[in-house]
Amino acid sequence: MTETRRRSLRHSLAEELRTRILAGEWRPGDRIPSEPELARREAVSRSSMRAAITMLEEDGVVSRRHGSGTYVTYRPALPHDLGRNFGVSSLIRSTGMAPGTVEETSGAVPAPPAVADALGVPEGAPVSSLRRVRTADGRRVVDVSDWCRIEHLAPEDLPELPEGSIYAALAERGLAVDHGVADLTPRNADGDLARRLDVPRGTLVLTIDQVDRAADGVAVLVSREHYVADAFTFCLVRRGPGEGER
Amino acid sequence: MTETRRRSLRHSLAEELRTRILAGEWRPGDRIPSEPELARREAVSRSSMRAAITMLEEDGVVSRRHGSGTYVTYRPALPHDLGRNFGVSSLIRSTGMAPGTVEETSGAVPAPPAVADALGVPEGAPVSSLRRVRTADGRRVVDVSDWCRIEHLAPEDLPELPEGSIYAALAERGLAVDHGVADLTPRNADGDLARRLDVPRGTLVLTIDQVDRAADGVAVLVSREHYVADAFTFCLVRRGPGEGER
DNA sequence: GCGGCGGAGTTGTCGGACAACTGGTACGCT
DNA sequence: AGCGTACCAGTTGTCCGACAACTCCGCCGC
Repeated sequence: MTETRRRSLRHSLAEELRTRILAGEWRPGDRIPSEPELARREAVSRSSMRAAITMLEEDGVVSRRHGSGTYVTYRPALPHDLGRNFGVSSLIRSTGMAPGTVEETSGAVPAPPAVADALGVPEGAPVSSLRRVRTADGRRVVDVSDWCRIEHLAPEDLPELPEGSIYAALAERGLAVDHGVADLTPRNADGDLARRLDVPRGTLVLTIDQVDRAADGVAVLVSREHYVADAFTFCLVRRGPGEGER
Repeated sequence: MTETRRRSLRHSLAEELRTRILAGEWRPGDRIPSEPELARREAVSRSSMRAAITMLEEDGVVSRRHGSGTYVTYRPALPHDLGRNFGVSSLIRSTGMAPGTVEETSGAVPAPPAVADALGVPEGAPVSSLRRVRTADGRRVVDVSDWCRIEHLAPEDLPELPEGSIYAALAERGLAVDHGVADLTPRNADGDLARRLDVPRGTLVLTIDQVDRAADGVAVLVSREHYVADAFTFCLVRRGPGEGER
C-alpha cells in the first residue's frame, strides 16, 4: 500500500481517499473526518492531507464548508466516466464482463495525415500501429486503433503487450500519459467497421479520436476508438458553469 | 478585482491564474513564476498560492515538476469543452454565429418518470418545463428540454428568461449550479425530432441527458439536449490514467 | 574534452499558530 | 415556559518559517 508513492504524498493520499469514498466508506452527503483527524490517522501532516483534499475538491468528489466540515458530493457511481482516461480492458472489466481481443494486427505503417500531424512526424513516415477489436464476454464492443512514434514503442514490441495496456508500456519507457484530448463523433457503422464489430451496417457507434500527451506536452499516443453505442453508457461530470457565461 | 472573494482566497487566486493562462500570458510548455514569486506579487502567503496552483494542477491546466518548476500544460483551445458546463447560447456564440430560438413552449407539466426521480418529486407531480429549438445563424442545431421544480422556478417566469440563461435565473434564486452529470447517447433522429430540427429522418444526433446539482447535492435542473451531430465538434479533456488500470 | 561535484533555484512536506466561520448548548431575560 | 443572546468547541481558511528532495547548470579537476 505504501509503494503507491510514485508521484507524491498528496497524490497517493488523494487516491486512497478517492478509493475509500468510491467504496462507500462515506456516502454522498456524509461529513468525512476533519483534516487533523485524517492526517493523524495516516501519520502525515495536516498540510499534505489538506492538499490531497483540495485535489478531490477540485475534482468534485467532496465539497468543503468553512467552519462546518468536508462533505462527500452527491454523484452516482459512474459506469464509464469519460473525464478519466482508462484502458478499454478495465472499462470492460468494470461492467463485470471479461475482456478479450480479436482481429489483432500490428506493425509499422506510413503515418496517416492526422496521425503524422499529431505525433509531429512527416506524413507517410513509418509509425508503430496496433489495431484490434475488443470483446466483452465474447461480444465485439469496440474497435481500437493506436499509433505512436517508432522510437517510443517499437512495432515488434506491440504483439507482446500484457493484456493490451499500451499505457503501461509507454510508462515503463518514461512516457507516462498525463492527459488526453478527445474528440467525440457519433456515426453509423459502414461496411468494414460493421463487419469488424459484427453488427448490421448502419448500427450506431460513438467514435472517440484522442491524442494522449506526456506531462511535458509531447504527444505519445494517437488513438481512434469506435464503440458500439448500445454496449456502453457514456457518463461525464461537468463542472462549472465555466467562465464562458458569467 | 477584490470582490472576486466570493468563495475563498485560493479559489479567486486559481481563477485569476486560469484567466491569465487562458489569455496567453504564458504559453503551453512555458514555466510560470515560482510559488514564492507569485505569492509575493499577489501579496498572499505561499500556502494559499500553492493551494490555488494545486487546483489548477488537478484541473490539468498546469503540471508541476519537483525541483524544476510549474509548467503550462499543452492543451489546444477547445471549441467545445464538454468538461465544463455551458449555456447553449454561449456555445453557439463561441463558433462565431448568432444564437436564436424557435418553437418555444413552456409551462407546468406532469413530471416524466426520469425527471421526477432526479428532482425528487412524485411521478406526475407538476414541474416547470421549457422546450425550445436553438438556432445558429438561423439553422436549427439543437433541441433543448429543461425541467425544474416549480418552487425553484415558476412556470410563468420561464418565457421571460433573458436570452435563455436558465442558469443565471437559478443562481439569482440561490440555486447556483455547481456541477452536472451528463449521459451521452448517439441516436438517429426519429420523425418528430427530425421535424423540429428540420433535418431528414435518421440524421445523426448526439443526445445529452444531464442532471445539474447545487453544491449541497440538491438536483435543481434536468435537461435533455439533442445536438445535430455535424453542427458541432465535441471535445473533452481526459485526465489520468485513473486508478482503474495500474 | 569530459565527467563529477556542488550550489542555486524550485517544488514537496512538515509543524505550529491564529483567524473566520458553524452548530449547538447553556444561560438570562422577558 | 418561551425566546433570544452569548458563549464554546469544532472545523476549515490563511499565514509563517523551516527543511527535505529534486533539477538544472556551471564550475572545476582530471
